[in-house]
Amino acid sequence: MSKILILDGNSLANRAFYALPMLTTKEGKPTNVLHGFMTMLLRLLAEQKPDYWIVAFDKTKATVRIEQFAAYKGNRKETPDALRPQFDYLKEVLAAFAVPIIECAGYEADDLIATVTTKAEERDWNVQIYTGDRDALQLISPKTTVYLTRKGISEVDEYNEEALYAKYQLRPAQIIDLKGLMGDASDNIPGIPGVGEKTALKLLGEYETVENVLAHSDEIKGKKLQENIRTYADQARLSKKLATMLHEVPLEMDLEKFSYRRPDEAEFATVLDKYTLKNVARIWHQNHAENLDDSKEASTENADNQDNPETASSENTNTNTLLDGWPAKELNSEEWIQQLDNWRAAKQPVTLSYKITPGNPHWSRVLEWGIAVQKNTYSLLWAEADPAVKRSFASFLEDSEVSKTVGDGKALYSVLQNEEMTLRGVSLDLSLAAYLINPTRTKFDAVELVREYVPGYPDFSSLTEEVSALAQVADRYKETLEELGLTALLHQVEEPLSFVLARMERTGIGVDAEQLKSFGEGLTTELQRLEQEIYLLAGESFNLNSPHQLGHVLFETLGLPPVKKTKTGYSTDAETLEELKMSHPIVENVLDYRQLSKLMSTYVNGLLAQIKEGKIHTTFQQTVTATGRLSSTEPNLQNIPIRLEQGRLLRKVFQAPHKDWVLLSADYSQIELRILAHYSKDEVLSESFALGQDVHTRTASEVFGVPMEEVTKDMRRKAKAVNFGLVYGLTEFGLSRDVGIPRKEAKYYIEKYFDRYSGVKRYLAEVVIQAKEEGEVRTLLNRLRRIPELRHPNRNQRQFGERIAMNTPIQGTAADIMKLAMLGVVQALEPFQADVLLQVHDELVVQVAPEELDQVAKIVKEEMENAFPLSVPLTVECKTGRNWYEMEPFFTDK
DNA sequence: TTTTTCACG
DNA sequence: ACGTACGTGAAAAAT
Repeated sequence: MSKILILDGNSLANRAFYALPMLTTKEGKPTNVLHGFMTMLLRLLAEQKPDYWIVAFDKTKATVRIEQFAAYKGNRKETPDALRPQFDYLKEVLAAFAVPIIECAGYEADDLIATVTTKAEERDWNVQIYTGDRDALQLISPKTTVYLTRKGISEVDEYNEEALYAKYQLRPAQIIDLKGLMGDASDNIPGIPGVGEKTALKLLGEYETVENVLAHSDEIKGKKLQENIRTYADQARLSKKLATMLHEVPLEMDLEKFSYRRPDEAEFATVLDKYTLKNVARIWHQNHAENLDDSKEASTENADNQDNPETASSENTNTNTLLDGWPAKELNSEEWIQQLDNWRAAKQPVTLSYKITPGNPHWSRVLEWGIAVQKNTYSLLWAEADPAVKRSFASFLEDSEVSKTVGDGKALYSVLQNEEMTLRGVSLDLSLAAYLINPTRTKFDAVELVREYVPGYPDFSSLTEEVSALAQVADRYKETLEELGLTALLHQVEEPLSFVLARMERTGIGVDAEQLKSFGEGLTTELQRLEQEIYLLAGESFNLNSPHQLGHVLFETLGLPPVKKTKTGYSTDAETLEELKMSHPIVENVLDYRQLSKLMSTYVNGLLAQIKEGKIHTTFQQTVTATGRLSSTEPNLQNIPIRLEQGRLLRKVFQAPHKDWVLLSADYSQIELRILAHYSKDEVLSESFALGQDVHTRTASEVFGVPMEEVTKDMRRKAKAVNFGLVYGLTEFGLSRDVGIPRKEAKYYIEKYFDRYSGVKRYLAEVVIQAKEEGEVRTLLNRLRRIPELRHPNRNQRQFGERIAMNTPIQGTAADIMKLAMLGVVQALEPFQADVLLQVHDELVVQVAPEELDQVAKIVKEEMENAFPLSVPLTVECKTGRNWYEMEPFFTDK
């Protein structure tokens, strides 16, 4: 059976353009699309060895569809200047490479692709379509597979009928129904208002087609939804039609012209040179180096290309990225015990996976273990396992001599604590590895971890398949970590910290439920009073919690002047309301109501729901933030009120979980500005810290040109705002808004600041330049964050990238230092009656037996201050009290 | 699910 | 002319 590859030229070129950095020839011609497209093309050639191939392009004339619907693609953006000429360059390169292209005035690439697919299927060929456009999924059939690009173009997801069904529960023909219902903003296909992907899939799951959904609109639940479906029925039918690819483009095409031909070397070399596509040339030559010297290729190939005609591609040096199937062995109880003993004796490295009861791992139980050892896998059903096997397995897990690769060590350790077991010897935590490699990724489940290195959707039908896949990608993670210089950070900081965090979570923090309830009762009374007052002043009652309804009352009924708009209507946030305070007495009441209702819903009710046996156990997320900070969820204990007194009172309910122990809080003073001083080596800023001055007062003194004794409160307030802004990537707008001063004045302060702190100015400029060159920034511990925004065609995005470049090394280094400090503190406190309970970015909360407070405070302070020496001193302030509200300064003597 | 708002460092 | 300070998580409404 012959194989044809169909590439969507426009879609892939667009993807390549936005995915890759701006590359140019020495004359300045943009070439990033050429690089991206040709690299992909050569890879497909080597891996797929097509018999036929074709690249389809749109022709820029009016298309047939515009006649159907005037707005179609109406809001599509103008092609960027750097992209437009590359289409012609690309066609030139393709011609030199003997790759056939098709285009047809009045039709889109989509329609050409559909037409070629139909003809190829008639000949019983195998069809592979490569595009970034999900519309193409409608072409899937037993003979046709669609490959969608994923983040950039270097990786694709394979969709056949099964994969499509697994992901969307749709048949290929239903893709157009999906578009008909949900529309497509990028093509200005309207669909039905209020129907997004979720709703559309639900409807199609029940009614199969657009027509059938419309016919049964009276059965559909949801008043608004039903109404919209009726109102926009015609629009849905039209949208479906627009999404349908045309299979009958009136174009003579002889499929034989699409056959693969080896290019003329000289012609190809000339054009590669013309556009300085060195990398493409290198790949070409590498793939076509004589196969004499590649002796390392010995993979268990299961591809079905026996009847491949002679193609130009020889065996390439790529390693096979497909997963090997490792056998799953069955063991009885005796064999398990024996096997576990053997592995321990041989110190055999293993990969572990597990299935647990659903929900928060804090309370979950283990259902099954999956273990991979030396290309074999084993499954252990935990509930029905023999007690002797369980004991043996527990010893195996806690044997630190046995190296373990795991998907998520913290969650595993958490669950194990429910089983009275522990975990030692974790030598690779794949989630943490993946996080360090890309701290902005969001998914860390096994499928996603494997997918990083295995194209397509790995589909694990058993735990043993999952664990074998994890084991097989582990080495790839190690290589990448090495390449990026992240190995030490992983093994010396993140992995050990994960166990510290798991223990903190398990210890929990004490919360007095009764006190919290009575606090809530007080709030309820006050909230009811405010609510009545507001309705009286408004002359009507409404849902005060609805920004929409509140906006209506304030700006329509009462006629207050609108200040700011959101994309859906009037803005009613605190900043807006502050400005309106003078206009109407209702505004102040609304502000008070907002503040109290926040306390009531998020804190009183939210926390009450989380109390278990007098304690709250948060989850610290270690793979969430882009900068390396931790985050805290279910509940978030890193945003307990403190700034306003009414909220701060809430802290009274937090106490040491251990009876009669007290809380100790230790927080870094100005850690981010100290890091800025360290990085910038600025003389004034460094001196300020070396002398132990109040840094905001010193800044005010410099900016306003007065001695420190003459700095007023207002000057200090403004200088403090400048210092805050610096860390975020100072802007005039931000400073003026925060301090409530005109832009002009903000600009003046910034200029003055940079006059006096020229080292800071130089550093911030340099960090941006370097970030632009390298596309990434690093922290002091080498933590990495890539900043693709710096190369984004949109200027706002680029400026956002610049602020990230200024902020991340600072915020991230602060996070690094705190993590090191936590490891030091926990280790140093081992002999004491004390536990670390919480981390709030620059603060640690510890519980301690009162008689050991002196010693413990001293240790915590010293460990934190000396966690990582900077060119300026780090200082830590300790406070102590019976709860998190009544904290009094605590001085340790040296 | 998305939007708005607001709590923290 | 536009849309801006950096990093988070949760609740409620509207869809």
